[in-house]
Formats: sequence, C-alpha cells, structure tokens
Amino acid sequence: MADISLTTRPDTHVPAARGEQIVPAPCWDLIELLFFAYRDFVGDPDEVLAKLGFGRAHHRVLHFVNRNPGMKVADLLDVLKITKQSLGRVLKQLIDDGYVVQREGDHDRRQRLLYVTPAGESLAMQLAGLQTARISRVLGELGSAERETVRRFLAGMIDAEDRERVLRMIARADRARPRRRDGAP
Amino acid sequence: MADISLTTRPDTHVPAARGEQIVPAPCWDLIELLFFAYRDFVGDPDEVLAKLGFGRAHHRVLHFVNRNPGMKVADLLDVLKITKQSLGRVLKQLIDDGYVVQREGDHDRRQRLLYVTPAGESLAMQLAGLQTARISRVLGELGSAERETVRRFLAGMIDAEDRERVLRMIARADRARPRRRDGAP
DNA sequence: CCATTATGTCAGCAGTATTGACATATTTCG
DNA sequence: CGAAATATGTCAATACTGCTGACATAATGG
Repeated sequence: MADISLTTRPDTHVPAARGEQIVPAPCWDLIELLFFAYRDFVGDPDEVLAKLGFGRAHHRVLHFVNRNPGMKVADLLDVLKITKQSLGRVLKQLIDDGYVVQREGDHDRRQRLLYVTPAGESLAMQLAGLQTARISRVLGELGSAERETVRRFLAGMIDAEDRERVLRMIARADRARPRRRDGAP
Repeated sequence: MADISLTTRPDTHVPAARGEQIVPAPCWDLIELLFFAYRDFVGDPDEVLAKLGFGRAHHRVLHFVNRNPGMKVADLLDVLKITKQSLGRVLKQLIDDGYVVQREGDHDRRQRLLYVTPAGESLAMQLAGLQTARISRVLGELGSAERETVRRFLAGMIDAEDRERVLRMIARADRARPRRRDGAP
C-alpha cells in the first residue's frame, strides 16, 4: 500500500504541493447510506424467501426470468455475472419447486428458454411489491424531478461498459410487460 | 452518460374491480438499478481485497473501525447485525495481519476497543477512495441540491427503527474525524 | 460471593460463490 | 459428411460468510 500522505482537500481547490498526492475527501455519508439502504432493501424479500427454503440467489434468478420471459441461460449468466455451476443449483431448485420452466428454443434446440410459471410470477410480484413499497414510501416524499435525480444517480453508479446494456434491458422489459397489477398473496 | 432515456412510467392507477386487490405497479427500474449500482459499487473494493486474501466482510469491519476508532466489539455487532462468531473470524484475520488492534477499555477492562493500525487506515482509505471516485464521477454531473436528494432517498430506504441511529452514527463519526472519510462496504 | 456482562472459541451446518474437468446435444462450417 | 464450435448440464472440490449451540474466561457490580 502506498505510503502516500493522505492530504484531504475538501471541495476547495488548493493547488497541490510538489509530490503531494491529492486525495479527494471520501463521501463517507453516501458510502454508508448505500450500505444500510441496500441491506434493508433486500431484507424484506429475504424473510419471505427463507420460508420457502430459498435465498437471495433464487430471488435474482426469479426476478430476471419474470422480467424477461424466454431469456436464455446464457443471458442470465451475463446479467448475474455468476458461473453456470452457481446458477445451475438455484435454477434447478426453482424448476423442481415449480416456479420456473424451461422450453427448447424454436430456432436453436440447444437453448433452454426460461419462463416463470404462474406460481413463479406470483412470487416474483410479491417480492417486487415489498421492495416497491419501501421505494414508494420514500419517493412519495419527493417530487418527480427528484425521482429522476435518483434514477440518474443509480444509473451513473453502474460500470460504464455495462450501463447502456442495463438501461436497454430495463427499457425493453418495460415495453414487453407494460403493466401488471397482479394480486400478490 | 448523458443520453439516458429512462422510461418514467407513472403509476397507472387502474380502478379496482370488486374483490380485486389493488397492487401498485412495481418500480422495476429502481429495483434493478439498485441491484446493478450496488454490485458495481462494492466491486472495486472486492478486487483489492481479494489480493490480500480478504473479502467483503473484512471490508465492512475495517471500514467501521476506521470510522469509529475505539468502538467496542458489541458496537460492531450492532452495526453489522451479524453474530459474534461471524465477526470473530474476520476480525481475527484483520488483527493477525496487522490492520486492526485491540485495547482494553479504560473504565471496563472486559471491553476490547478496536482501532485501525496505520496499515489499516491506509487500506480503509484506499477502499473508500475507490468508492468515492465512483460516487464523485456521478455527483460531479449533478448539483449539490441533487446530492441532497440522493442522500434523502438512501436515508429513507433504511428501516425506520434504525434510521435515526444510523444518521447519528454518520454525523458523530464526521465530527470525530473531520478530515478523514473512509469507504464503507 | 454471585449474577451479569463482554468477549472469545470450538464444532457443525447452510447458502452462495469459485475453478476445473467432463458429458451431451445441436448447430455451423469447411 | 464430419469436425469444430456452441449451449447447456453435471460432478467434485474449495472458499467465504453467515448461522446455532455450547462452553470458557475475565471483569463488573450489587
């Protein structure tokens, strides 16, 4: 680790002395708020999933399959950035328990296209509902311009290489399943 | 990252039929943006930590000890919401590797007050720097009012019971170490 | 002295991730 | 056609991080 003299220069732009390394003051507040916010954000679904013998990994798979019906296994691996061995385990459980089904690709029979079952959609909607409730509680106190600020902030936090792909995926999924008002159990 | 066209879909309030359950439309975009944003947010530190044989858990411990020098083990357990057995493992590694030290409490010699070593502070600052760089890149494109919006959003996402405690901890740590801000997990 | 507190530790288990190797079916291309 | 590439599945071993339960040590406090 570098034995740099950590000179914190708050927003005031003071010229650096020779050889002195400028290190911007860490955003402690946002760093810690992100940690706590994310922990509680995934905490609600965790409780529901635990009762079904599932974990957070199952949630992610179910979520993206529900949002992108017919996606290939390879697509899922790309999005989740995990190995097929890791995916295989949770996917098998979701299939065995009747939340996800596979169908052969129409043009390429090697492919296994993934779809949620009605039970899978119901569960996915229930979990999304919990997270939406938490988000809506906050956004309700903010204006629409501020919601856009939050969206821009989160989008900007994504790695530049992935950002466009992620935003395209979100937009495409929105078009594909524009409105669902499912009654979650 | 200017040309983001995030589909802002206002919640379509469809009138409920008899006995039909009204469920607000899920905030798919924010749910997914939070997932990807957080993944990349913790991704940078993960790479550095892996080279030292550490994981994300070590990061969290190092972060909060650096931010709150002299905190008790019990305080850390409270903040991280894990068991002492889980903490013990990673804490022991950080101590053995010279990143954290323990000192007896002055008034209560049962307590083990935790402090980072110079190496620990250096590592904590390096990790916080990575996360700060990512955050600053985004905030640089936003105004200071928008930064406050982001802060309010994240704070609002925290469980109501914990929110005040977290915000107090952040404020207190800021006062205690005004010119040092470390990166949280 | 005794109950409580603060901490540490051992043993075992679960969930999620990894790498490496190998198998099977299918498509694509020379 | 036959070989290479692709999409997927699976077995085995390992790592990290969380959990519960049980027990130990030391210090505080009434």
